[in-house]
Amino acid sequence: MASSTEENYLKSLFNLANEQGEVSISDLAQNLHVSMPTANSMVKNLQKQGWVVYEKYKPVVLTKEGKKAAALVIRKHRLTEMFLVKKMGFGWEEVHEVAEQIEHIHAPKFFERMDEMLGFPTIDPHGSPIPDAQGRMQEFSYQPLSACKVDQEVQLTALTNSSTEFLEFLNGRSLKLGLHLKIHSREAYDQSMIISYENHPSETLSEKVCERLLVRVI
Amino acid sequence: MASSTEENYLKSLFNLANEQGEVSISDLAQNLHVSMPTANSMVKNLQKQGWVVYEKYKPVVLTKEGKKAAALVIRKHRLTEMFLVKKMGFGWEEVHEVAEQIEHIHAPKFFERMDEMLGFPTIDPHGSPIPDAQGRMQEFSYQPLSACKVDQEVQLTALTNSSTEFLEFLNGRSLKLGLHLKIHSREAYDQSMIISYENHPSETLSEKVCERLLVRVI
DNA sequence: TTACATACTTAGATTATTCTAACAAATTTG
DNA sequence: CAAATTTGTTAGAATAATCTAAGTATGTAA
Repeated sequence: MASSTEENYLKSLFNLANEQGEVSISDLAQNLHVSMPTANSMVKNLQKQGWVVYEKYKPVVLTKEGKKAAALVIRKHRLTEMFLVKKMGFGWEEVHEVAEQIEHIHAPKFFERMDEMLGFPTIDPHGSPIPDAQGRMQEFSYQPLSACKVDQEVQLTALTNSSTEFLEFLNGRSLKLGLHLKIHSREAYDQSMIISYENHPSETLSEKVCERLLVRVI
Repeated sequence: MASSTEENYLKSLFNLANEQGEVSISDLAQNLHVSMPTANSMVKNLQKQGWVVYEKYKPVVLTKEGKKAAALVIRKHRLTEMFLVKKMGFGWEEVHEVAEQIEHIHAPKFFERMDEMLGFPTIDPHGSPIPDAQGRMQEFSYQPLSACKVDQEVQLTALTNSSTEFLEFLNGRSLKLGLHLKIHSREAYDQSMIISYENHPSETLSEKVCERLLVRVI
């Protein structure tokens, strides 16, 4: 069974591979805030346990078992986030730190009960998919708001970043998942966009923000 | 801030002191399933941090700060047990292992919300008191069933042991907290007792069991 | 294609938590 | 009280996870 530390490495490898394709030792080290030698030796350890394949100076690749183990940790994290929001009254900006800890609890029934109580959710409070109990994660094909055209109407469905700061920024503008957004214009100079939704007739969003908002065209 | 390991030592010291008065290194080692040298060196470490006072060959004594820290861990443990039983449908025999893990989570709001959702409970599912947010734990004066007299009527209010095996034994006889028990007789030879309650007109309980059932005379 | 920068590895050390072996103090018992 | 037993300590080592320093491989760029 993976230690909490090993689970964190597996999770990072899984997420980085999804975001970027190949994962280098330095990507991994940066992502986990550890030094490269630390990441290097942990990768060797993960390889001994059959969770990754690794050759010197090559990218780190998760094995099938490694992917499943990682997905099951991510499942626990996202179920926990959903539970905290839906059943315990947390805001979506408050759940990450707690879930980072609870994801390492070894108690199948605890997470099964969360799952049941939540009605077997498929996405977490930030729109990210929750892997199933077999570690299978469905792919959604959302596009960033930044890739949309002026005059399109879209629905906000997920985020690529769930940092507290970003979520508080969104809270400040009452931006929530499910909202219908209308794109009014895009500034050619800095790629900022002016959109409207609900009681907000005109909000300007920077490119940085638009890249982090994932939408589905209606 | 105490590590999970340190928290476990504090908790053991607190519980052992309540049960037995003085706590020796070997008591502590036995309780935590570690060797005496391990307990010895951890006690020195706890002393350096101001949680215990210790002199060679003398009993280990928690300081005021140590007691508070321990009580707050126990608070997290017992709130969690109550939450699992009352809000997540766990049986009282299933909660200990999960709570042993969750008690080490650092997330004040998580436990505050549990407390609120439970209506600020003062006892856990096994009748043990839940320390308050300042680490104060009220003392109840229950007596073991084994100390009661024949023909007395008592109410089952707590347990001195919450092992899965004992709880399953109680489940098998529908023994729950709050039940009114009538004591019919005591066998002089082995101190076993015959009692009745609810739909159970006659149950024989061994001395071992009677010592673990805490009751209040009605 | 040599040279530089970046990425990676190795070596060696540190901290937390644990162990066993060996010895010492304290307590119990004949 | 002396011997035996129990309890506790010290010393030394192991493992997991981390670091810094120093050297090596890879890839880019002049």
